Amino acid sequence: MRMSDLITQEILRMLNESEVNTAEIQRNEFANMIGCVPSQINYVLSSRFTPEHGYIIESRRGGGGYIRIRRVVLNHSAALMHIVNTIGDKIDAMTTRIVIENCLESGILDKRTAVLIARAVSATVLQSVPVEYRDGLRAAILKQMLLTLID
Amino acid sequence: MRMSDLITQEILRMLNESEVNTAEIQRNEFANMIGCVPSQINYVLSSRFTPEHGYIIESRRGGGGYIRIRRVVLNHSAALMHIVNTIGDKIDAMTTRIVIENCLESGILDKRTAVLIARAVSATVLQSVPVEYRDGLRAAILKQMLLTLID
DNA sequence: AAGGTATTGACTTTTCCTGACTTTGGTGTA
DNA sequence: TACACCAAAGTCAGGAAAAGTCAATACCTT
Repeated sequence: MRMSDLITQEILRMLNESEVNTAEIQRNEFANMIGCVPSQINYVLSSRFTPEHGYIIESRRGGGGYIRIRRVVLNHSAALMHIVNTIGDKIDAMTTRIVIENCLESGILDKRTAVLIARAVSATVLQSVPVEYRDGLRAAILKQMLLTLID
Repeated sequence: MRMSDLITQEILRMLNESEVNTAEIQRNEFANMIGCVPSQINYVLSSRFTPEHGYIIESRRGGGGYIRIRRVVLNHSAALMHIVNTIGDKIDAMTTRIVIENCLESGILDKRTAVLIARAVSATVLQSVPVEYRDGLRAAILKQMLLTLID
């Protein structure tokens, strides 16, 4: 079995054991326990515990640092998950507007949240970055924000 | 638990107990009580009780010296306005985190909104854009979002 | 063989902790 | 009053403990 699979498996085990769908590890200690180099933990996290997969990562460096992996569970808004998955790597302004409006109409988002998200991906914001990055950035922001609404 | 967290916690406890949002300590005595070196108190104060965080520190040396930590509470819109104004064209990840946490602590943002904003400017999102644009982008997103909260 | 997926390790950045040294304020004494 | 001395708090640089990044290499799959 590959190292990556082992790491993945262990994290999943921890998540399943947790009441709150959260696994907290110390990178070095964990790597040591598994028997791999620390940086491989990052590899696994960034390849298999991404927002698209339904996970959120938080971490802190320095003495007593940690990595926290949170699994966002699908409730009635499996719809959100579905939306996130259909977004892909890029999304243009028009499609974004449609996505947000649909969410609003179907009651997935309340007005206030919708406005907040719309602002985050507004032209004003996107202008701080060259054209070629905008669609990718919009997708990233949108996905990340929609995911936080799943609990 | 880290020493710094312990110190932070104790100061917050004192602040919460105070009618006037003020905690007054004697550095050596306090350090002794907690069980750390005195200078660590300074470290904690300068990393977690800054004006950015919404605190004001006053102190006096010499015999009978003291350190006074004051928590300042502002009107929400005014506070938001002030924060937005201080942000400037660029902002790094750490400062951003501090700003958001401060808003949360002082009740300017509720937990949900804070998380939403934090995700919008998260590393995951910013990675979709080359390093040199990140600080500018972060500032733009943050300001836009905070502005929508002003009524 | 090509192209994706894994693995590694060297280097960077952030956070925390400590101790030696400096500065400031108060008090007592010639 | 002037000076000495003690009792605080402040500063700073160094080191340790973590996590992050990245590019080179190895390993699969088709």
